[in-house]
Amino acid sequence: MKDKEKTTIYDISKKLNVSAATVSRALNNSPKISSATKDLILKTAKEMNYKQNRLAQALKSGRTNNVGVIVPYINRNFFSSVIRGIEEELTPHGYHVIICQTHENVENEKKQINALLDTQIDGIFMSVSKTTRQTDHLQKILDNNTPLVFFDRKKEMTGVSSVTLDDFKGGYIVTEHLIKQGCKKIAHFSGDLNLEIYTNRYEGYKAALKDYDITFNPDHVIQVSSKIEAGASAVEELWKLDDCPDAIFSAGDHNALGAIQELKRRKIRIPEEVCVVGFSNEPFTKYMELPISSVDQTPLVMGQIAAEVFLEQINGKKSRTIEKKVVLNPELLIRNSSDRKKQVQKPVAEKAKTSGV
Amino acid sequence: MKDKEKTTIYDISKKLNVSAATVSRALNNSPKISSATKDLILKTAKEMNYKQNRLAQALKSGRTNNVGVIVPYINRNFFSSVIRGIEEELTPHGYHVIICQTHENVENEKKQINALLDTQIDGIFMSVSKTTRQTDHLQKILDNNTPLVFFDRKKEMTGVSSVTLDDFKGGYIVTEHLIKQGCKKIAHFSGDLNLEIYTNRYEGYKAALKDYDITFNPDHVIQVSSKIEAGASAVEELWKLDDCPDAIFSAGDHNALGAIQELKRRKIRIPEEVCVVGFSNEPFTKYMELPISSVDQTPLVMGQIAAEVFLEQINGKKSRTIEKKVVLNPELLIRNSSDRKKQVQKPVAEKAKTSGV
DNA sequence: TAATAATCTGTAATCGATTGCCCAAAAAAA
DNA sequence: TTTTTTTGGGCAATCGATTACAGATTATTA
Repeated sequence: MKDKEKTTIYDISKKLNVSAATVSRALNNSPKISSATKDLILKTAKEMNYKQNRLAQALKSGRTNNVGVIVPYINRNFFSSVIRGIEEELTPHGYHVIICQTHENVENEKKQINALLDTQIDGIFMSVSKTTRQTDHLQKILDNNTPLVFFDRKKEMTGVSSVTLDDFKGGYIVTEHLIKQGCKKIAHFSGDLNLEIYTNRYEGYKAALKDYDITFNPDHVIQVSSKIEAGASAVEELWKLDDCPDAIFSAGDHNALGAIQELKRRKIRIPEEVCVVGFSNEPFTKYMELPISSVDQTPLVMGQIAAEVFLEQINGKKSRTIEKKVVLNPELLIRNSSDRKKQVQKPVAEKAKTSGV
Repeated sequence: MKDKEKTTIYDISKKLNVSAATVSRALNNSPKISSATKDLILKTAKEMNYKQNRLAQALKSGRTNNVGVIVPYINRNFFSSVIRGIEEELTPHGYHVIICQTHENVENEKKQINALLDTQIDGIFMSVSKTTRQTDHLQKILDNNTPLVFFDRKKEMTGVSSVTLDDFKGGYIVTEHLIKQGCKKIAHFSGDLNLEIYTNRYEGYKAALKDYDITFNPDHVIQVSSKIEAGASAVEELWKLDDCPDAIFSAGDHNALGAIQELKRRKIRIPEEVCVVGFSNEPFTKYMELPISSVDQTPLVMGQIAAEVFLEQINGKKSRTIEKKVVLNPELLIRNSSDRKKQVQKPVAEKAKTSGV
């Protein structure tokens, strides 16, 4: 077992007195090789513990069978779940996934893209960072003839497929749910409006208010970072107003958590006085003593579909650029933080909606 | 920008009427090339938008600049943080990280290893799965002359470096802490004892009991899976005993959470009647209404050190096998779930011990 | 039996970059 | 001026696998 030297097709060809071409063909199960020699070669290859050199193959074919995934953070349940979805779908096809994080910083995003492009990746999946405005660096990917698929956070670019959530609908159903709980003064914590996902959630919220004839109050909309503390201070701010909200729809779970902590500190009862709903269905929302309602984004499915879209693109006619926009359905998980009706009953064991853990 | 064809050193050599060798040398800043031609070539390369082909390079050098990381799950804060640590350390050295998950299944582990080995990785970082007993498949990595570094969960193998936590100490300090809170009947939820980390935590627990003259009660030790529910049912089981515990040291945070939920359901006050401490410092432990004490494993540092160990190994004498065992210090974060003294005061803002989020 | 078709297998170029070895030309020394 | 040394750069092999094209057998058909 101490054979440092890997066996190559040449070693096999020498041993069997055939040409390397024959060996290569046999290993690739070419119909041009008689089954007799094929068997012999396969057998010898196994004996000699032959492993094909993917590099040589890649060099010849121009394909590496590696794809890159670029996300803001890897240790966010949502993103790691999407990645898992991509992997599950792509691994059976022989692909490996290289993961990069931007930490929400465009400069990192550029670096990562360059690094991936020169490692000769076969495709890139990405969720753009908050600070991404220009798309020049993204265009470079396309100029390089590398397929690009956006998921969740996208930019408008021709020729790029995307898999996203219907965030408008997400915002709408949350708001509608809150209205049906009897809430009339619904505040909204929005994320960075540079990102479509947040503008869409915001628009959904406004649309629902309008449909139910509730006056939109701009004072009740606060733009927050995705930190827990930001949720708490947003509550402080809101409760300085003459007209305090009776519900909070937060575009992120962490803010919702911070808000709840602050509300509790102020002895405000949830959901009796104020209902709270988050977004993303991060695992902790379910674990809390007061479980937090949230919108599930089916990250696993999002990843799988992104992978499928990529495969289609790879296998399709190379000449034509087909772009495909898949929009997934959000699912509102109503938990105690916003469920006034259920309060009397003992909480029912929730059906596991695994998007992680 | 629509040049499908990537420019190669040959393109440059043709344009400048020099040989490809010269171009290659110039690009690699070889001293054999005059600075005049070097400048010219560099300039032309930039103009022609030359990108070196990593595959060709890799084929020639036998190195891919890719490393693999194998973990049970990617969407566990602990693991994703370790990965982040590895990346941060390795990216500046030009490496890319390929991530694989085993879902705690040896068979997947074997597949992933094979896949990585035949993509010609330069090294493998791994945390073995619960179900890994034999080490044959791991030995294959070494036979393949690929550096292997264990982190957190390791197997005893000669020639393999590892970066782990001092789990014995972790178990000890938790137990000691509980004893100092006045607890005398400390239960222990252990993980799969096939893994060293859990036996070590267990041993640390027993050692502390012994040092403080507390009789070890085997009935108070329960082996649980890492699910939340497992923590709850363990409590049920323990509270059937005549002699109920007054503290729980859980080897995992999820079980600790489950235990707390069940204790609350039984109206048992925490920490007054029962203290609870978890292990891993998962983000949610800090967020809970009743924050859970836990042991931080400094995953980011663990990843960085693992990467350093790898780099040393790569750059060292290839002939000698040096194995290095780094053991990190656990840090107990005392929170309300086990802090009887602090109960009267207002909780002090905790210093951010970022291991994620 | 001869001609044609079908079936295997080999030759050599190719994918880009690297590098040991050799050879000019220029500079330095004699 | 001649010899030696230095400097700068080219040639060609190499990393391993793939594949178009050609050539050699064997089988089939006329």
